[in-house]
Amino acid sequence: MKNNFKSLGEKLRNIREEAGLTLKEVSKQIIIDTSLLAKIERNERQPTKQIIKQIAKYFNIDEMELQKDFLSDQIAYKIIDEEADLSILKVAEEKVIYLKKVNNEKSN
Amino acid sequence: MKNNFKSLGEKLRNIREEAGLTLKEVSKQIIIDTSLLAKIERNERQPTKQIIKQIAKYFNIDEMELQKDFLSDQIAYKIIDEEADLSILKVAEEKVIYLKKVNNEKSN
DNA sequence: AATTTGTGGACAATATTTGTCCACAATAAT
DNA sequence: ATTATTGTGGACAAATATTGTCCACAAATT
Repeated sequence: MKNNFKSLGEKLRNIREEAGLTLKEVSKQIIIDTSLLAKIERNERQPTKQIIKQIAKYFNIDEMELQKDFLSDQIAYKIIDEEADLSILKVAEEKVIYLKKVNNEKSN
Repeated sequence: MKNNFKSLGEKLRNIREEAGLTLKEVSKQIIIDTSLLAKIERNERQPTKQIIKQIAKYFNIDEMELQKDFLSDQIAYKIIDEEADLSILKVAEEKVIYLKKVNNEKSN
């Protein structure tokens, strides 16, 4: 069970620590405030796509995977914030399928 | 298969039309701009919680259910906008479970 | 003890989203 | 056919939410 971290922030922190780097060192390279990077690692700020890109590049990891982690994080936090039931996700899934179908039909 | 509409806007529009009311009539009662209500029904604007509340009250429908529809809509549109895979939802689910567990442990 | 590393909060800067206004198109009523 | 009603769409203002910065401080390391 390697690299199976449960939130984007935790994952990023782990990657950095594995590399034996400090917040200061990384933030300097990525050209963001040290405090901001710290907040991102603590899930207190959401990274922008640009920041994700830079992090992926810097650590030489797959950008798409990170972007996906980012998105699933956002959804997870939304559910938690709203104190919503997990069944919401199933409903959302059905809506995606429906809305995509409707859109396809429109563009034909 | 009754009232099984696929987006919040469509649902709201249907409810209104079933009641034989115009945008103007409803928006006047709910005290929002007619154009805004129209946009909400076309999923071009997201209703606020307050608006959902007023709509639920006005049409005498369950507010919680509407709020849930709202949330699942938001998630669905996020997936579509980002052109993400549906598998993201499964990942999000796992994160919710994990994050809740972690939070519980913290508060003990 | 001094330096480094990370945290936390207040607030400024920026971005996103809602909500308004108005002109217009489509439909229905006279 | 003309007029009135109903809904649409876009530009923009207003409000809200989010990121990002600065700085003081706490915790850990040297």
